[in-house]
Amino acid sequence: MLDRLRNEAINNNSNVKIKQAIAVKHTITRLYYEQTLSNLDLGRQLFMTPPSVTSILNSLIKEGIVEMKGRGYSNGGRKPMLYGLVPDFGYILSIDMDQYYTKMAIFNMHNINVTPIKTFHLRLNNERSTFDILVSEIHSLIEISTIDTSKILGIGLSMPGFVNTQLGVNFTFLNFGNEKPFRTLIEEEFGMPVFIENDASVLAIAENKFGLAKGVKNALVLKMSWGVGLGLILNGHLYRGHAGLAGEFSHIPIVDSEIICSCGKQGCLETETSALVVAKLAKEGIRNGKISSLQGMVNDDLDKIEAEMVVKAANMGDQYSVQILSIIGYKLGKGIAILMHLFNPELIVLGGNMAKANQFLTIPIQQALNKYCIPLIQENTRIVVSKLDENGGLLGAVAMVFDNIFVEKVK
Amino acid sequence: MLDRLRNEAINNNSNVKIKQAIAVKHTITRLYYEQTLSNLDLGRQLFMTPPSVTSILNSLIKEGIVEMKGRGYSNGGRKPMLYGLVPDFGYILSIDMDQYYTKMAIFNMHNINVTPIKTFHLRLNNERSTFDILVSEIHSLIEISTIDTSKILGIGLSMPGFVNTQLGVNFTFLNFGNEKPFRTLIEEEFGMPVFIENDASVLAIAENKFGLAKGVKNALVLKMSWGVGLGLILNGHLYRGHAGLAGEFSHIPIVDSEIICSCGKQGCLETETSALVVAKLAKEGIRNGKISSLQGMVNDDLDKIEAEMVVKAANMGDQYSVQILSIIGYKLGKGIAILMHLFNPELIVLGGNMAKANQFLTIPIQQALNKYCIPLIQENTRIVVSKLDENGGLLGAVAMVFDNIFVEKVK
DNA sequence: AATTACTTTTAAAATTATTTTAAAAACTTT
DNA sequence: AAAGTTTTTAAAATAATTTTAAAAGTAATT
Repeated sequence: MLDRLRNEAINNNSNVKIKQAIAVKHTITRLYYEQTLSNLDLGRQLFMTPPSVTSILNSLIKEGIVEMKGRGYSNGGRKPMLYGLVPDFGYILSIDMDQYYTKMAIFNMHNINVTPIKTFHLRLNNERSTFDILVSEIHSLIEISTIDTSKILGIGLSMPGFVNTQLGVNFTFLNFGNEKPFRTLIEEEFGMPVFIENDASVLAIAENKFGLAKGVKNALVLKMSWGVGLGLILNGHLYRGHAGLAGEFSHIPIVDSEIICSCGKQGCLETETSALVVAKLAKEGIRNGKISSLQGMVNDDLDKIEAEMVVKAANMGDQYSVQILSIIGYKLGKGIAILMHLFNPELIVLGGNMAKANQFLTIPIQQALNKYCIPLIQENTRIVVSKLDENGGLLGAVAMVFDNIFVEKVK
Repeated sequence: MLDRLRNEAINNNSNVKIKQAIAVKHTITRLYYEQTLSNLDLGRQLFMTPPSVTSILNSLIKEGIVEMKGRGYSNGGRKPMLYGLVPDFGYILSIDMDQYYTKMAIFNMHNINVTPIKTFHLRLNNERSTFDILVSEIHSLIEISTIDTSKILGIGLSMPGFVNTQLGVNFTFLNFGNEKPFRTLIEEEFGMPVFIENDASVLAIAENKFGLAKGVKNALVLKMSWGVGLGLILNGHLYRGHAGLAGEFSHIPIVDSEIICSCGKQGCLETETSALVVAKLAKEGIRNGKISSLQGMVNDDLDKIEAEMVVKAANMGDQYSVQILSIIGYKLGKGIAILMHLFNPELIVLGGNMAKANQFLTIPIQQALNKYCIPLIQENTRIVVSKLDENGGLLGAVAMVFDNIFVEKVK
């Protein structure tokens, strides 16, 4: 069964078998996302009668994929039997990379990590040695987990950069010329399906499945860290665009300045709103005589100032830090106004490590929206700060793998 | 059958009946969009075996919905029987409104108008009398068509303004306070389903079904006329946003100027790129001494200059008009660069009456993209000028009604 | 504590739908 | 004209789903 699902060999089978396979996948998916469901619950969701659901559940129980989870609530009548996934019928290996650090862990079908979350320094670039380190770290993670490779459903990789999920290529990082796509290299190394996705998109998946945007049809998720990434949930699905490059919010040309962006262009939003800019503004300001508790935090070695410190200082009452965040927030708000006019989302989730600035960003953002947004559009959109912790990316990558195997395939 | 489809009373029926109904709708939809298909073609598209398709087709033939259309091509073997919709099994009444003129006609199931296309002056506003005129014009159209009301599947309305399709409300026009939504008023008047949609979205549907964006998964359609409307086809479907307000490209804040936009804000793209601005620039320039053949076209009565004349003059070689369009195009291009970064579309279609400016707009747009767009994104997007004629809106509204009845319901 | 009413679950029968099989029909190519 | 293809249909076989009815389990009521 597992092999069948993993290799997806439903090729020249009959239509009926395809439909049955779909029903089975639906069942597993519902149980994965809602933990436990009764026979009737499943029937309602999948348009099946109780006997049909029973037959699917029984075969899944026989195969060790589903188990009974005790009885649920009833308001007068027999209590329904609840069914759930057997937590270790399969595992997903999740990897969350940023420019400097990589995190990874193996998760079971209850979304619980069965290995510790392993973090290590890894500078993302296009060198083969970086790839080799990544591979050996994955190998060692699998080894210490003592999980049989055949039980790992797939590997999910969240990465910054221009990622084309379908091709399995990251054009920005770990791109070694014209040979096989990055994803294929990993797939051949480990003999299991691999899915890569842009980090902001993964965060959007995480919010849409487990966070504040759970079940929301149209949501934008901003990942505010080195740059500003944008993940899009539109019509209930992740939106990737034609070549997987949608959501390049960081580089929309809306700034009137001479600064050249890392992408080579002028006028990118990123030149005025990223974490790098926060740190830069703080350094410059203090050098020009501004008073701030940041000085003390770095023992007057201003080069050590980082954006996260500014956020921390603001949260501790440092007025100059508040002021910097306010400037950044207002500029970001102007960018968000553009997003709201184009996407008219129900919800915007602010995520990434800069989101800890909370009201120091949200208030100036709202001020900018008051100025730049058509009221009718503004009224229809809520802006919230993510409640997912720093492992949101890992969770999102897990869900991404699950969806690729059980819901809708990209590749 | 028709009544069943129109009233969609598939409520407490069994799952099997629902699935059958879906197969029937799918069949009708494929025949609608592809004119004729063989038994095997349909089977391939709908995952059904020949006997299953036969039984559906036979019942549809018996009900007068489908008919045989002769035999198709075969490269060695029996020629397949082609099936198509009976053109007059149902009709759709389509209305395309802009700020000043309204067009309407009744179309059969082959997308051919069975009445002449009727155009009349109607200034869009929020007065009840405007509504009354619209209603009486629809009545008279139905009357001269001599079509039985029960054979009209529905009415499709394309309108400028902030349209919420689900609620059936246009917040900008024909909005009479707190009573019933506009759509309901029309529905009650004519006793048939009514669907309203923003004009740019309708144009996007038209391009996606019949135009250059046919079958394209991710396409943006710009309607360049009084303002600049944006219709979005994302993941193969029209994207409306949470409250139906997505695509407000006209009012994104990216301009540094003091001009107050019609929406009340400053800095809207519309203040620098709409047809109104084209006319304004032309008038101002000529008053300040620019030489142009436009002067002759209006007998020196500069107030009569309209954007369409500038386009015409440019097409006839007038250098000043070319220059104006070039300025507008470049600014529009900067806005399009933003769209490309956010949506990463496969295709951008330039439509609306200003699209006749063709290369006078596309060349400066490309210049702007060269400057403002990340090459990787630019490489993946084609920009083309619409080939639909001035009745594209009517066609789009027809397809919108069809899709609402046979494919996916919005309301 | 027993009864009633209600919900969930299962098993068997009945129904219905789909696929398979095989043959016939229609056509092209050799 | 014969051989080979493709489409189409009809009948038989198979498989799935629903219906029906009964059983099991629980809460509320008497």
